[in-house]
Amino acid sequence: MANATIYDVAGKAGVSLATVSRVLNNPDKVNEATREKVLQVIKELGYRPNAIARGLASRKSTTVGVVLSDVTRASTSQLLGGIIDIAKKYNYSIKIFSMTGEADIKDTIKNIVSEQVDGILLLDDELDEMQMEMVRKEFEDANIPMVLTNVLFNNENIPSVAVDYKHAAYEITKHLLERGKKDVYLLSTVRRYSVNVEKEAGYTLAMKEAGLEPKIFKTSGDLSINTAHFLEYFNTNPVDAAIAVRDSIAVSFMNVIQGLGKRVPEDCSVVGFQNTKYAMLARPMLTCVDTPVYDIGAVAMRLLTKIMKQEDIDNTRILLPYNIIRRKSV
Amino acid sequence: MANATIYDVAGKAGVSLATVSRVLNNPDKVNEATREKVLQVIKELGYRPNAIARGLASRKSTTVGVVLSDVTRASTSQLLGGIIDIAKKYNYSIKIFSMTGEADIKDTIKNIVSEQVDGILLLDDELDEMQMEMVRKEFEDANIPMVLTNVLFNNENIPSVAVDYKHAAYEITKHLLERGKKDVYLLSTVRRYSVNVEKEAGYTLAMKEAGLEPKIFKTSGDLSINTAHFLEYFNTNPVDAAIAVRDSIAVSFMNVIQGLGKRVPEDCSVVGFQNTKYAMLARPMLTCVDTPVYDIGAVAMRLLTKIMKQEDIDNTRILLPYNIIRRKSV
DNA sequence: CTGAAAGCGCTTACAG
DNA sequence: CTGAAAGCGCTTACAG
Repeated sequence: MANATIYDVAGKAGVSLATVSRVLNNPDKVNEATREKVLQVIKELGYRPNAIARGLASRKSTTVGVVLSDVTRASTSQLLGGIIDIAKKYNYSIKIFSMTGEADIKDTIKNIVSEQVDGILLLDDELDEMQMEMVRKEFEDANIPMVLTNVLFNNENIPSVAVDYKHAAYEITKHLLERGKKDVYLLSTVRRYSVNVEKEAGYTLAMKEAGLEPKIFKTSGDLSINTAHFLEYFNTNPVDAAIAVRDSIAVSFMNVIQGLGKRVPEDCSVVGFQNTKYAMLARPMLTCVDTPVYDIGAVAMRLLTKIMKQEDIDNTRILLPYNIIRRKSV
Repeated sequence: MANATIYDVAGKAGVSLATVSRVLNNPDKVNEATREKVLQVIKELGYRPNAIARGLASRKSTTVGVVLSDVTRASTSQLLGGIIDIAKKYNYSIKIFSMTGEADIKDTIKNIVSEQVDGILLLDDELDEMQMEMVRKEFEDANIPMVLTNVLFNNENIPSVAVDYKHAAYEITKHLLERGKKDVYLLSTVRRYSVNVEKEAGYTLAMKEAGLEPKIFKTSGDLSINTAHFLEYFNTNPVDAAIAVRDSIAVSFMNVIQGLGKRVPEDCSVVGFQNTKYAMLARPMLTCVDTPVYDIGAVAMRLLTKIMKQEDIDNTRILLPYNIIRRKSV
């Protein structure tokens, strides 16, 4: 059984296809009796408008493009969770596009544009300033609105939703310093993620204010690599507190340090970021900055719907509140 | 700058739009000189065919629908990773659809059908047999091929890619039994996931073969809930081995049992499933069944491309090999 | 309030 | 090898 088209509905209801289209898109512009009849036929036939045809005719696909670099990261899937839920609520479809480091960015974007999405949620946090600027320009030229989703970029004109990572790192660093910690490390990533750049800035500020030299240890997100890396370095270098840019890195560090015979938190405090299951599953349970990643996705999607509908928006640069969860590792 | 259309290209190249379309879709059917010229203009104009218009005219959207229940699960995001990579390779777009428990399944599927995807990857593992049958029928009626992706369903006609979870559970249970364990539990989920039903079957078989009563403990995937649940039950009931259907549940159990003063593995062995970061981050490190979840996604996507292109396929029911990783918890 | 007609940007037989 | 024309299934001014 092939799917019913708008012609089938129009024929069976004894009206023109324009009328069927109207009951779907501008129901109040059609007489109630006709509307009822058409609705009835639609139901009988199980008719659903072909989204592609509708998209072509109306020049709106009701589809949002989500651009990401790595779905398997805990933060990405949380963001997606929020995006999917809100998109469903507002009847938007979502298409996934992955940016792979090697590929030509311009080419990738041209491809996304050709897919006719109505808006873009940019989750790819690994682009540098120049690349970000290119992305911005391409979508602007194509007239496709974009909101940065848990991505920081120094351009006030681009709508974005994130957390004030700089301040969070600053606050947690100060907190450790006030407890008398001296050898406070920031465990960050070798790869450049804009959110981590912010954390580094906040940490650095707090350290400098205290007259201490910032010690940023950059390592891999890969467990076996960072384990070896930590083991080698912290075997000889003193450390009495560490803030990791991700929970999993914090737990990995904690395991290493404990293997080296140090007690957590007595000899060394450990703090993570995001408040994932890793934090709860670790022993001792990890103190961390709880960042509302799911909400960031949800709010970003909501913001994008407003922009696409050209609604008035008071603030297009949203920072969601974070929360420091005190557990046993500090 | 509005995007160039096929008319712009045709005009500038001095050919008809049919010819432009041909150089894009059947390049060998057009004379080399004309082809070169058209290609040149396409490049100059940065022309990309409008995917929506192409979809309508050709009745192929080159888009695959991924149907899932919860993106934030580690297995879902791994599957997605494999799917996205292979989809990109074969130039398919992917659209995400979430099935929420409450909503009308038929309605959800009608909606997916109206979105004109060329194929479906079903990742939603929480449907019961009746619901699965309904899903199958709806997509069949709409003539949209579907492949079950890490979902088990007792119908040989539906293409699927998974792991032999039943055998894996059987094997690991036997392994524990051979080591003299008596009170061997399976830690499963209250919610019904088809993959877990398989694990329960394999475990049960091994226990019965050994003349032992199967002990399946069903709990929540939520950490705080299962922790309390474990604590209450295992405080009084003997256990010397536990196999959890997920790594995170295994680690949660391990934490509880250790909190109760038992040593792992001396007093109680613990085994997980999937080999996620949770397993590596746990202390002791978790022994588990390594299931190639990323590969399941990749292979399923590849299989679907073959089906969509009507290629010959020798096997549409693929079971990928698993691997038991021995670490310190057994 | 309703219908006839043009058009969205492509693909695809059909002629030549 | 190439072009004119119909058609994919809708939406949207324009009349009436």
